[in-house]
Amino acid sequence: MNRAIQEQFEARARVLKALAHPTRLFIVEELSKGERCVHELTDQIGADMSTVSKHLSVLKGVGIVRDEKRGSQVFYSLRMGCVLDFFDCVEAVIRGGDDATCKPRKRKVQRL
Amino acid sequence: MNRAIQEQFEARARVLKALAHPTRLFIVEELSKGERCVHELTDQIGADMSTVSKHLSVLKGVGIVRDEKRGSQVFYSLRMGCVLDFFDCVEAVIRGGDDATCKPRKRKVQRL
DNA sequence: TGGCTATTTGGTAAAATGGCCAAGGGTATG
DNA sequence: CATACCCTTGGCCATTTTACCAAATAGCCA
Repeated sequence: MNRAIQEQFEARARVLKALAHPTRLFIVEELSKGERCVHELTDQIGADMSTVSKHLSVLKGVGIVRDEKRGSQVFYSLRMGCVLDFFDCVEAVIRGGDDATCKPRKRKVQRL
Repeated sequence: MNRAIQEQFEARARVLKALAHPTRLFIVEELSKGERCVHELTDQIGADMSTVSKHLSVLKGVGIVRDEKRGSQVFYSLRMGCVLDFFDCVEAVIRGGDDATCKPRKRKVQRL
């Protein structure tokens, strides 16, 4: 496998890896409803705030979320809403249905 | 976070985690062109066959691929082609473009 | 300034992951 | 039957990931 191709798959894997954690998936879903500060997310998740902060930094690292500091709080929002489209397919995989059970949700392309 | 919800995000994470590896992404892309036996994939990947076999077993474990033994060979094929849809969005994330740069590919829902 | 809230960063221990080698079980072939 | 091939599994080690605590940083307000 040639080097450039290899690098491309590694880049893809980095993005998927960033999503491949229950807490981070929860964060993505939550942010799809609107921006949230670290404190709010921490309350819902019930882990240490430092843990949540690190999860957010992983998502930010690959460009899935964006942060904005306002006052003493940092608000996170979804930058790539397209990742939400994964969920229908993922659910279909979980159900073990065939490919046809994966109906893409109607997505309005929205600037977040 | 309630227990059932928690479990749902864990299930989703298991599927994404199965995809979150360069070699496994390569396998998925390769299988999208048609079934392949372990030997063929091993040649292309250039790793030990046992390593490739384990990657295939991870993909099979979550239901993304299917295996079929014929003679002394085992042929793997893509069971959930919908995962291919992820790639456009993932590429958009890599490019760092905004959401709109993620154009869903025209996908024909095909029974594999 | 001092104290309080909000968040990130560093350290560390436990668990999970990934890769290779070796061994084992089928299957074809001579 | 013996041998060669195809594939999977188990063992082992190195690396990565994750979570918590503690400490550091930054903004707010009295």
